[in-house]
Amino acid sequence: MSTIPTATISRLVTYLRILTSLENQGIKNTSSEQLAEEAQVSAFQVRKDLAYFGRFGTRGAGYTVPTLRRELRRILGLNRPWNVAIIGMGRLGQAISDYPHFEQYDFSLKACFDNNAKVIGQTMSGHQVYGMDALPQVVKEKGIDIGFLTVPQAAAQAAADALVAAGIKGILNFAPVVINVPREVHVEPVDFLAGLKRVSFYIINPGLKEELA
Amino acid sequence: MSTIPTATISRLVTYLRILTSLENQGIKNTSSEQLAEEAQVSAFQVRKDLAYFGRFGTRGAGYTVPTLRRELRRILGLNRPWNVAIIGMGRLGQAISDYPHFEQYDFSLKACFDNNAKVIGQTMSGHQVYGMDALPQVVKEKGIDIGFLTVPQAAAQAAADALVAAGIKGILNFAPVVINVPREVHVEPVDFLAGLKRVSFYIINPGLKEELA
DNA sequence: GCAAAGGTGTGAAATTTTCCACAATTCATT
DNA sequence: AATGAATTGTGGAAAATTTCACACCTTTGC
Ligand SMILES: NC(=O)c1ccc[n+]([C@@H]2O[C@H](COP(=O)([O-])OP(=O)(O)OC[C@H]3O[C@@H](n4cnc5c(N)ncnc54)[C@H](O)[C@@H]3O)[C@@H](O)[C@H]2O)c1
Ligand SMILES: NC(=O)c1ccc[n+]([C@@H]2O[C@H](COP(=O)([O-])OP(=O)(O)OC[C@H]3O[C@@H](n4cnc5c(N)ncnc54)[C@H](O)[C@@H]3O)[C@@H](O)[C@H]2O)c1
Repeated sequence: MSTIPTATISRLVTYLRILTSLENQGIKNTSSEQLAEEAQVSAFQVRKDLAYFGRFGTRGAGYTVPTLRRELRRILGLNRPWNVAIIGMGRLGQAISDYPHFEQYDFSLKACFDNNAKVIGQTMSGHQVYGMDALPQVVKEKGIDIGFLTVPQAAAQAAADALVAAGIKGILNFAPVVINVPREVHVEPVDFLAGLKRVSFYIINPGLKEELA
Repeated sequence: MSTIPTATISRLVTYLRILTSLENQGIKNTSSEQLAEEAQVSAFQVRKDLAYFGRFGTRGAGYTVPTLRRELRRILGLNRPWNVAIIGMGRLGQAISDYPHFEQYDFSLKACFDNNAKVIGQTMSGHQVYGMDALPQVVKEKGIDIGFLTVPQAAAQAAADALVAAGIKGILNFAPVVINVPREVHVEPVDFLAGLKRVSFYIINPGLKEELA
């Protein structure tokens, strides 16, 4: 249990999504084989990924969809409420604040921040926009855990510093830049420009595509 | 040279971004040490990543910023024009079509598609919206290489199939689902909900954070 | 022109991650 | 109750990736 591959965590998220879809279809049982096929990995991989956290199936029988789903939610910490805030209410920040699927799990958008006087105080998608100076207090009062960083690249590090100082625990970084934070804060990049460039590379290097059964 | 780690490609994108920033600051020379620090990896890693593709530095002296930048652009295929299309002109599709930084490299948005009669024929951010039935012809006529998939999860596989049938070479998949495409088409997921769930996991498991010098 | 300092490129070791074979267990059928 | 088919959990092999040490080159200072 000392160390778990990052890729395993990404795959657990995928398995959970598949289980949710199976549950919505009323399917009660599944197998590593079925999960593997839908997640496009090997069945060995599915079982190994789960084995990092315990035993969730029955030999010979497979997995029970609701049970495994509940376990994965617990493992990923999705069985508890998370309060999030958006920093940077430009185009992307607004699009995200409008996005309904948040509450699917227990994420709730609790506050929006910007440093532009023109938007501070306005209401966007039902949320009042705070100035950056209110960040420490609002984060504390509303118990905000996670920040969505949707400011321009040039402002990203400063805004991240402010989030860290306010005591935030995790950051979803949409800005195309590597930000520097203390060890105890977890940053997940969500970088579509980087993805676009990787697509470019793999198109001109078709030989380097990973194999798949 | 037979196989290059996926992570290496992601890091090359980061190095390129750093080099661009250094060039904008008028800095002419750099080192694996400096790139490593800004990219938050080890200097060994930087040199090994570059070594997959050739020798770009001078021993004892380091790297010349414009030279290495040019080489990385070439390696990543960013020294040529790419034509892209957006499939799904909802909130996210519109936000992206508005985004100016595309043309920074040679990506140009050539067409937008949707299957909703209410938006087909409209102009959004200066682009006419086509129906999905026009996809094969438009992709061919405009030489579209890459598709941004911004349709709802439930429509993602069908839309991806249509893109593949039209002869697209790469897909940036913004929908929170694993899509199935033939080997020769490269898909990059851009999945902020997955990122959010990973943040959740790492917040409740602070011991599992990767080390860094 | 020599020595010292700085810094790349790379083969090999170490580590991490994936792959696999198979023992163990369950379920269905007779 | 016994047999056969199905499917998990896991130790260890294999493969992939990262880390490292160091030979080798360049520049600077004296
Ligand atoms: N628009 C897109 O489609 C898109 C897609 C992916 C990623 N991104 C990235 O997301 C980020 C935001 O993009 P955008 O298009 O929404 O930009 P935008 O310019 O529309 O919005 C940025 C917002 O951040 C605010 N801001 C600037 N500095 C700030 C600071 N120091 N503190 C707080 N707020 C600050 C601005 O007032 C503005 O409201 C950029 O880094 C961009 O690269 C954008
Ligand atoms: N809105 C966000 O902030 C956000 C952020 C990240 C990811 N996403 C993901 O991006 C996708 C789109 O999100 P959105 O919020 O823009 O949704 P949306 O409902 O606003 O837009 C979806 C668009 O796709 C079109 N569409 C539906 N089926 C189609 C089909 N078969 N072919 C072509 N077009 C079709 C619809 O007409 C609509 O215009 C979703 O998968 C969502 O999960 C959204």
